Amino acid sequence: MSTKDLILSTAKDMISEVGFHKMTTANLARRAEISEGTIYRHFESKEDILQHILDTFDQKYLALAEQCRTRMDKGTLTMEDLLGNHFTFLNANAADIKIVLGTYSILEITHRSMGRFIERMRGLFEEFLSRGIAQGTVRDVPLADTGMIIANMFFGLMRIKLYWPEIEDFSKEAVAFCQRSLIIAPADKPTGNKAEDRP
Amino acid sequence: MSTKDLILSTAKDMISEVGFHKMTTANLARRAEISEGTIYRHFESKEDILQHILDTFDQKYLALAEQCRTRMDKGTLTMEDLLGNHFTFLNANAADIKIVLGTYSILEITHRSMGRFIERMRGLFEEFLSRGIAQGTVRDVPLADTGMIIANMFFGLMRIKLYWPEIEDFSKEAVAFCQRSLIIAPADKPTGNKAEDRP
Amino acid sequence: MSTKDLILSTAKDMISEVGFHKMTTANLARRAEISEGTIYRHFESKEDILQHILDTFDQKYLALAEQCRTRMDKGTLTMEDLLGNHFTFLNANAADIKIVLGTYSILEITHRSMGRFIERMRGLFEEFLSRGIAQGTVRDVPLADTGMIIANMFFGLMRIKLYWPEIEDFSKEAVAFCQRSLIIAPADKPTGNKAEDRP
Amino acid sequence: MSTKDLILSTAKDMISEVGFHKMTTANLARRAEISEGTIYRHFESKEDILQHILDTFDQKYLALAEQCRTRMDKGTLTMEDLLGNHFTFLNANAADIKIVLGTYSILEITHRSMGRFIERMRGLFEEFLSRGIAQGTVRDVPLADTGMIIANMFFGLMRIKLYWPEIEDFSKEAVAFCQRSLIIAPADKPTGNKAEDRP
DNA sequence: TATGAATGAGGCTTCATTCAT
DNA sequence: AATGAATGAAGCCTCATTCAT
Repeated sequence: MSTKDLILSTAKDMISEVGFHKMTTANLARRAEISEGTIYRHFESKEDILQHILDTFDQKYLALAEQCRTRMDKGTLTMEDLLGNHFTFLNANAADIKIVLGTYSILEITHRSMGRFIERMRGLFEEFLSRGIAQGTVRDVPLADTGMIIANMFFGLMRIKLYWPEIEDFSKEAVAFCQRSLIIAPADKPTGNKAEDRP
Repeated sequence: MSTKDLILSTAKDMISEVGFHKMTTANLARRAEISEGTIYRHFESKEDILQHILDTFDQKYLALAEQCRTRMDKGTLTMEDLLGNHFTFLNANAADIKIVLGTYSILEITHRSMGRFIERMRGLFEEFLSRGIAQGTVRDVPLADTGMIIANMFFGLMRIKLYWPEIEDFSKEAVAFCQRSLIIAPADKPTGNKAEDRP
Repeated sequence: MSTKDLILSTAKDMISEVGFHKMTTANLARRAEISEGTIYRHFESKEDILQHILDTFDQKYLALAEQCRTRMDKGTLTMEDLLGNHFTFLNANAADIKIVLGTYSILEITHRSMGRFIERMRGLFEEFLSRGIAQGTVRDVPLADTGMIIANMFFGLMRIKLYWPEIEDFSKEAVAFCQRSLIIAPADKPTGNKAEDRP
Repeated sequence: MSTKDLILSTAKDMISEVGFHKMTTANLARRAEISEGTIYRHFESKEDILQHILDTFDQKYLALAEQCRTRMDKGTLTMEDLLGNHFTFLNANAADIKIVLGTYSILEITHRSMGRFIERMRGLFEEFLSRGIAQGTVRDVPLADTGMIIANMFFGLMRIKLYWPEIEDFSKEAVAFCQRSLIIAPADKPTGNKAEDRP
C-alpha cells in the first residue's frame, strides 16, 4: 500500500471514528506511523485529504448508480432490489457515510459533495419510479419529490444506524413503508397493496 | 434583554450559521458586543452555552408534544394536523434544529439531546398510529418502526430545507407519501390515494 | 465583626489553606459571603490584604518579644521557657506562619516581613545568650550566628509541622539538642568550654 | 545544547529567580528565544518542565548520598566532611534548591519531591549518627529526631543564604553548634567540646 | 457601604503548516 | 521521499480590578 493510500485509509478510519476536527495531523501521523511532514508531501492540506476521500466515495456511488441503471434497462430490477442494493452499498461504505454526515454542516467541500450525492440518488430513484409508472407497477406520484423522499429516508436510516446503533434496525419496515405507498399490487391493480389483508 | 439572553441568542445564531467550532469565544464576544470575560460570568464554558440552548429547545418540544397529546385525547387530531404542527414547530425553531443537526456527531451532549428528541418524536407518532389503528383509520403497521420512520422523515426534511434551501420543498408530498402508506381510505375506497384526482 | 475583619480573617484562612495565588478575589468573596466589590472598599488590592495580615502578625510577635524581654530583665526566663514560649506562639499563629512561609519566595512584601521577623527573633535569642554567657550558664558562643541558628531551627520546625504533619514532632528533641550545645551543666561548671578564657 | 535542555535550563533560572507562577510560558519562550509552541513539543505542560527539573535534582542528591555512604563504609567520613559535602552540594545546586523551597507550598509535585529529599537527608544523617554512637564518638542521641534536626538546619541555612544573601554566612558556626551538641571529645573528657584544641 | 456585572490583559495549550536536513 | 523540530496564530478560560447602581 502506497504511503498516500495509507494516509487516506488511516484518515478515513479516524475521521469516521472521532470526527474531522478531532483528527489532528499529529494523531494521524502517529496512527499511520509516518511523520507529520510526510502528510504534506502527499496532500496540500488537511482538507485535501478529506477531498480525496469524498472523491473516491463519489466514484463508488457513481459505479453503483450505473450498475443499477444497466439492470433497470434490462427490466430486471425490482424495488426491493434497488433498495437492497443501496443498503448493501451504504453498509459497505459506512465509514464514508459517517464522514459525510458528520462534516457536511461544517465544511463546504463536504456540503457540496453531499449535495451531489443526494441529487444522484434522487435521480436514480426518479428514473426507477418513472419506469414503474410507465409500466403500471408504481402509482402515479410526483417524480422529483418522491425520489427525494426515498433518498432522504436512506440517509435517515444510515444516520440512525451509525450514530444510535442501540436503536433497532428498521430498514426492512422502511422498505415496506415505501412499497405500501408506491407499489400497485400486481393482481387487482386498481387497488392499493395488501388488499388481501382486509375483509 | 439580559446579557445572558443576549449571549444565548447571539450564540444560537452563530452556531447555526457557522457551526460550534467556528463560533469562537472571541467571535461571539465581538458580535454580542461584550468582552470575552463576560461570557464566563454567565456560563461555565463554551459547551455550557450550547447546553442551555439544547435544554431550552428540549422544553419547547416537550410543550409541543404535550399539546398534541391533549388534542389526540380529544380525538380532534388528524394526521395532517400532527405533521403540520411539526412542520410549523420545526420551521419556527430552525436555528435550534440546525444546531442539533450540526453538532450531534461531534459533541456528546448534543448527541444525547438529539437521541432524546428522536425518541420523543417517535413516541408521539407511535401513540398517534396506535389510536388510528384502534379506530380503523390507520393500517395495522408495526408501531415502533413506523414511528421511527416518520420521525426520521422529518429530520430529513429539515436537513434538506436547512442545508440545501435551493432544493424545492417537498414536505407536502412527504405527507402524502406517508398518508398513502398509512391511512385507510374512509368509506368505500379502501385503496390508494387520490385515485379520483386522476382522469 | 466588621466587614474588614471578616475579609481579613477569611483571607487568612484561605491563604494558609490554599496559598495566595489560589485564593482569588472571587473565592474570597464567596466564602466571606460578601461581594467582590466590597473587598476593594476596604483594601486597595489583593496584596494589600496580605499586607494587613502580615502587619498584624508583626505586632503579635513584637508583643511576645517584649514580654520575653521583661521576664529576661527579671531574670526569671530559662532557655526552656524561652523556647517554650516560642513554640506556643508559633502554634497559636500557625495560619500566619504558613502564609509567611508560603509566600516569602514569591512576594516582596512577605519577603521583607519575614526578613524582619527573622531579625527580631535572632535579636531576642542573642540577648538571651548574651545574658546567659554573662551569668555563666551558657557557653561562650558567637552571639549573632548562634541566635540565627536557633531562630532558623524554629522556622524549620514549623515548616515541617505545617507542611509534613505526618512527620513525628521533634521539637522536644530540638530543645535538648540546643541545650546540649549551649547550656553549661550546673554542677561541674569547670567543664564548660572556654571557662579558662575568662578572668 | 538541545532545545529540550535549553528550555530546561532557562526554566530553571527563571523559576529560581521569579518563581513558578511568574515564569509564564510566554516569558520562558522569549528568554529561550524559541516559540511558545516549541515548549509543548518537548514537555507536556508547564508543570512537566518542573517535574523534569525536580527529577534531575533528585538523581543528583541520590548520587551524593551514595558517595557519602561509600565513604562512611570505609570509615573515612568525619562529621565535618559530611556536612561540608552537603554545603558544597547545596551551593552547587542553588537554583534547584531555590525552586524546591519556593514551590513546595503551592505545588503538590514539589511538595512530594521535597518530602523525599528531607527523608533521604535525614536517613543519611541517621546512619552517620548511628555509626558514631557505636564507635563512641557521638553522644547517644535519638537517631530519627536528631537526623531530622540536622537536615532541617541545612534547609534553613540554604534558605537564608538564598533569600537573604545580605545576612552573613553562619554555616561554619552551625557546624560547630552541631558538633558541640553531638560529638564526644576524643579522649578523657566525655563532656565539653574541643577543650583540647586550646593550649 | 455594598453590590455584582463587566472588563481586558494575559495565562496555558493546541494544531495546521513549514522547512532544514 | 521522508523526517520531525519549529512556528505562531488562535482557542478557551481566569482573574484582579473598576464602575454604575
